[in-house]
Amino acid sequence: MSTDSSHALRSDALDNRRRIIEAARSLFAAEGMDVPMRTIARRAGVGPATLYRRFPAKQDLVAEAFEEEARRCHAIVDEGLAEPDPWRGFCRVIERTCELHARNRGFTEAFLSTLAGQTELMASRKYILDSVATLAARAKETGRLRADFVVDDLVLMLMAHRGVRMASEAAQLAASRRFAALTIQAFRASPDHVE
Amino acid sequence: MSTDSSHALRSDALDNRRRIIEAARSLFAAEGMDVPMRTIARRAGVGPATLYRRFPAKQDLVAEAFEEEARRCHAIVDEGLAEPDPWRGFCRVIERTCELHARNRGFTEAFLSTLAGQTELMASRKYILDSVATLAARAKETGRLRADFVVDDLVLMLMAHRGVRMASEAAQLAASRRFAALTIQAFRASPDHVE
DNA sequence: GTGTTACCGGACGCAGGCGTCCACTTGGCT
DNA sequence: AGCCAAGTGGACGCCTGCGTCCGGTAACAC
Repeated sequence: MSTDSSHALRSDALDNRRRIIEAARSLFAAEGMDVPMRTIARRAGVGPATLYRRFPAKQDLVAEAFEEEARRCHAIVDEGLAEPDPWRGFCRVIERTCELHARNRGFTEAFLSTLAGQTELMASRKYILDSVATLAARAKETGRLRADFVVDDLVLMLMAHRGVRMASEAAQLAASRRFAALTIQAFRASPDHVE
Repeated sequence: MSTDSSHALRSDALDNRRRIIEAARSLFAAEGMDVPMRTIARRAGVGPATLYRRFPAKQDLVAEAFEEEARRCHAIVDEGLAEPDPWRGFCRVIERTCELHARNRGFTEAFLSTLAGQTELMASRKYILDSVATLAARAKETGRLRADFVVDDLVLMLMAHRGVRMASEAAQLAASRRFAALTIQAFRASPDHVE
């Protein structure tokens, strides 16, 4: 979508580019954003120079690698908004977002990082958070979402979610699900009674 | 308490040792456990060799540095147990633990790490978790703590809490407090109604 | 005061990540 | 078939963190 700058790559270069993105995608998902550039290059079967020539900053690679995840994130909130019961939609968003982030360590980091230059992801982030705000407003009207909920609470919980990291993927998913369930509990309106 | 091995240090060595622990303590608290040994040595005004001679493994340094935090953690759960209202005690434990961990990044990592050889901290951890289990059992009896709570939920939330990391210490404390409040909400027994 | 020895810290070599340069290869046009 | 610019990856130099060695210093006993 942004690679029409100048003059179209040669076929072999284009192939390498694809392999690089693929490698980056799987490594970011499994290990997080701090995998060495070298490792990505090796996995892609490519020299370091090629990687750096195509993606001078790691940022560029990140933006490209998480395009699909961003799309999926959009889909999640859109479906949440489409749900007839806003509270149920809200819950679904939390559950599915947690699962997405559980399966992709790197995406969480990228999504939460406030680093400049990530215009694409930042725009995505804004859209998603705005949508959640809308959904939350509706959910509050039903009285099921606590009135003092703010979008920052969700960000807070996403930050927190990144802290739960288990050894096996199975354990990771289970823990994430439990976390999502607890988070939903935390956001549910408590029927008056104080402390 | 464990430094009577063999023959008592010379006065200057003992002084260095103290400075090293002090440096490690403040650096661990501020930066987490991954501060380079070199940095600790520099802060303590000591050469790397001295640091390595006194604490061959970083583990040894960690154990010593967090002795006080461990004690404070004990105090927190003990006071929680002493509270007449178990649910209130339980809440206090969560609040104060979150604050302790918010002020000391390294301690969280040390407490949660399952690394072997950390017998001292592991014992502490066991004591604390057992105490929480007792407190939780009492709190459940009052019907205020949800019946399906397990100690692992608290560990999960502590892991999660480590994910919330803000730039300034003030923001960090505020976020931690909010997180603690939401966690307590999550653990509160929900009055029947499903989903 | 003096000797001994515990103790010190600068300097060393190793490992791994970084970004770049350049001699060679190869796709694609004619 | 042949040319040549686009493209490649190995090799280089830099930096940072690691753990250890060793010539020098000063604490403590006498």
